[in-house]
Amino acid sequence: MRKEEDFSEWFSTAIEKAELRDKRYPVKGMDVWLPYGWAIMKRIDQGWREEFDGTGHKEVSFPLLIPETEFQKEADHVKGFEEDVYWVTQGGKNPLDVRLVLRPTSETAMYPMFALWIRSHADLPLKTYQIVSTFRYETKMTRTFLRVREIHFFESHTAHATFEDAEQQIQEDLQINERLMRRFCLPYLVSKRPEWDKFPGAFYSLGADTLLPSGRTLQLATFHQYRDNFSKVYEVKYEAPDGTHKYVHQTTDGMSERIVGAIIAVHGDEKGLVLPPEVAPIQVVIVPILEKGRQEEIGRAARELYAALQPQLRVHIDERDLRPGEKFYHWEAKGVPLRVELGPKDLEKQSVVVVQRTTGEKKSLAILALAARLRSMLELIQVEMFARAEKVLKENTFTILRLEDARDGINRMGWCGRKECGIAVTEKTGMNVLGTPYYKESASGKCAVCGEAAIDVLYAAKAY
RNA sequence: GGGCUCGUGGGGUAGCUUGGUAUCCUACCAGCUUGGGGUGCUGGCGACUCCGGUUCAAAUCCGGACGGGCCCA
Repeated sequence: MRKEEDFSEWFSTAIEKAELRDKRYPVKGMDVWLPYGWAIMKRIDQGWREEFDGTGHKEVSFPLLIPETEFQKEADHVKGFEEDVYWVTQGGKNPLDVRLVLRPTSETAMYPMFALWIRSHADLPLKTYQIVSTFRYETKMTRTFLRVREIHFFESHTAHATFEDAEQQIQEDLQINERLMRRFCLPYLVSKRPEWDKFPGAFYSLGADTLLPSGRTLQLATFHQYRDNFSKVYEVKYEAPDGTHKYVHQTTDGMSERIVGAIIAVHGDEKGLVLPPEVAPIQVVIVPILEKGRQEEIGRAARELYAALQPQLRVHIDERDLRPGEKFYHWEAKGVPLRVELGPKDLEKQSVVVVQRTTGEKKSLAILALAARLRSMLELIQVEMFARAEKVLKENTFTILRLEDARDGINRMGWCGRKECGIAVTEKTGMNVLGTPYYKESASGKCAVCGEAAIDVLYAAKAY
């Protein structure tokens, strides 16, 4: 099936065939992670950990439940989430005096503790992150990886002495994001979300969005500058060198399992997944071609090859009693970047046939020094996959002069800066306003909505 | 937020109008066979989402719940 023709159908079939998640679990929006899907998620988790550990963040893990009393302290925040949180109202048969919410995100769980941890400027900056499940009671149609009720969530939370320090943190987050998205081969656009659509409680919000083949965008990451909005409510203060007490400035950076969805959607093809080598749980699969009468000999050679490659690559050997062709389809559906075939013909030449998932290209390579050769192929694939996806993103970003010209993909237009015109974009076209470009672009011409002079550029797209 | 639609072995389906014996494909299991792109043969396992109603009798008709999917805003 072609993903461009019926993306929805293609997407669910690809997930099912690759055995990533089982959506038959009887709660809406909560799918079971299967071993292979979880292995991919863990690769991404590892990317998060490496990048945030490497920039001085400390991993923590907060409780799932938040007392209603804490949850309700920041007015905008509560307002933004009250419609879609789960409540724990009973313990056993007894109603709770203070109801508990299942965290939809962890600000209100963490910041009361930050208030205890932070005493002086010497405690700052405080840089933490956690990878946990969060819960949102979605009423709309749920969809594996893209809109779920239990979210596999990454959230970093930082506290700083000054607004400028917090701004510096946002810069670091953007750099981290760039490195991560290179790993995941996901091109993206950074926008400053419009005032009316920022994170509840934030001073401003940035979003990194990518484009899926359906012509809709998907948010990959968000970065929020909270200023002292939360610290004032949760009394997160520090003693400055001059002896005065000040509120901290805070930021967050959030990502989720949606990244898996984006990787599937952006790179997959009619055969199934195509995984970036950095993300692939299996980078190389060895398929022995067991000719009748020579099974023992070929099997042994394949196992020797496996042992030789294993220290340097994530490699798997498929020794199931199946026809080679069936194995080829199987591993292609799972998106394994490289397949190594070892059969009687290869054995004579002390070589193997290597097939590349992205292109289907086959070549015969010597067994000698094969690991190094495969590693360099994987590096090249990693770069090519990003470049190819980036090209698609650019080709589907359109500058339009009038709202009526909006099309599938990302629409870039002039904007007079007024909220009414921004809202009108959504009301007239059904598109979400992604925001204004974070990396400034010169605005010229007129507002695509009202026709008055444009003072900024506005990005809009149908979004997940 | 509003509207539409569907629920039958693990997956995909026929049967439902006109109530009575549940079809086929695929997957799975066993054996043999085969092995560089889904090998072939034989045998086997396995289902009417749930609750209530109507009826001698419900996959089929009615109501509700739960779950899936689509469209509009």
